[in-house]
Amino acid sequence: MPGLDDTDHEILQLLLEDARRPYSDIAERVDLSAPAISDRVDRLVEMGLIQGFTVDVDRSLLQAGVPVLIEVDAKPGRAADIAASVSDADSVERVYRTAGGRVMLAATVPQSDASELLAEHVDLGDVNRYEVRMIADSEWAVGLGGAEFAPDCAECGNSVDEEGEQRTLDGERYYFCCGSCAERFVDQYESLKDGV
Amino acid sequence: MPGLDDTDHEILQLLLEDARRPYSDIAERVDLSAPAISDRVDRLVEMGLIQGFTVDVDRSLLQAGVPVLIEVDAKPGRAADIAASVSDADSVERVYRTAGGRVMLAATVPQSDASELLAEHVDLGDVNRYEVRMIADSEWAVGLGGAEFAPDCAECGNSVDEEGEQRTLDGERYYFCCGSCAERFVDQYESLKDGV
DNA sequence: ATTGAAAGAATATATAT
DNA sequence: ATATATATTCTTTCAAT
Repeated sequence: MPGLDDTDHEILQLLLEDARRPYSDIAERVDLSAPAISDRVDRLVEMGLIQGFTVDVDRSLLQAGVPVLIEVDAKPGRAADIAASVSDADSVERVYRTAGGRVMLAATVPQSDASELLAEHVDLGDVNRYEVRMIADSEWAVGLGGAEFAPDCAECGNSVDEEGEQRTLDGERYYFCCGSCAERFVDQYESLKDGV
Repeated sequence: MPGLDDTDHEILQLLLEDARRPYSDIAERVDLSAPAISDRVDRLVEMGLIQGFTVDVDRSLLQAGVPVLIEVDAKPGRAADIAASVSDADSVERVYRTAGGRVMLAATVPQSDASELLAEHVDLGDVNRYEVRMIADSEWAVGLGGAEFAPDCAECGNSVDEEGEQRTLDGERYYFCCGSCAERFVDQYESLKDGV
């Protein structure tokens, strides 16, 4: 199990601040060569820590309206469907599905008309109740702190330490707390796949 | 007031998918030259539509624990402070402050112990009540849809159309629905600044 | 917005620590 | 295993149109 050293943290932090920063610039700041940065970034992507490079779009400029947080209390078993269908809406920026059958959306809706957004994208028969609140302010963390690389075991959910293992299945990387969890997971994964 | 054409939309969409994609690659896809892409991206940044280039970090791999949504019901007037102080916590990924004195956090906390996170970063005397819910699934929109560039007037809040105006104050760009709103805003801005 | 030239950055390979 | 130096390739930027 590869951990993260201080340099990895610095690289991550620098990329969080500006993902188009040249590797040579990063290299200089962390006292390494550009190829070394390239290798490390590749590794961070491989590890699944960097999920992608993206652009921070101010959606409030794109969609006339006010930013709101909508909390949807779904009927039993309907939350996943609601989360999936609502995320197709152009005005929806982020979707969280939580335990207890609730779905929280951050969206920008015209003159605080959230009901229309829901009516268009979800079956209101699936909804018990919903609540809309205007967002006054939102921000996202650009800091990482001294966080450790600490994935959860894909099989049992325990945290993975130095003795952990990893497997790559269909391009996705999975982490495990021990060899037996890894094997159990892989077996299950493959039998599921054979079934298809 | 400059609008967005289809090409701008495509560029934005391509950058959302991969912000490190070379401009030459984008150029090919939208049938333009690389320098043209560079100019347009610069304009999108100037407009404030692109707020920055960043990296999508899987924080659940960095912080041992489970992802949760924490809803904090703040005492009157304390929400802004809570939002500010809590966003310093390493485990907090996103903070929304909504009308009605509530703060919603997306965070990753060790063995669903959210109270510790709050206790460490906010004065619990400021809090009426809070609720923690495990996040089962979360995703963010990578699509833009056919959204129009539709900023709200910085002065009156109405939507800004073709006849709108824009001013740049201390490097920040502001949009207005009409000239008088722009003037009022600038006057107020400057008198506030003089006061300091 | 394009072209073409020049500067600059990323990667592959071989090599050294 | 991990970093480096160099060479090659690919990108971006700048000027002129």
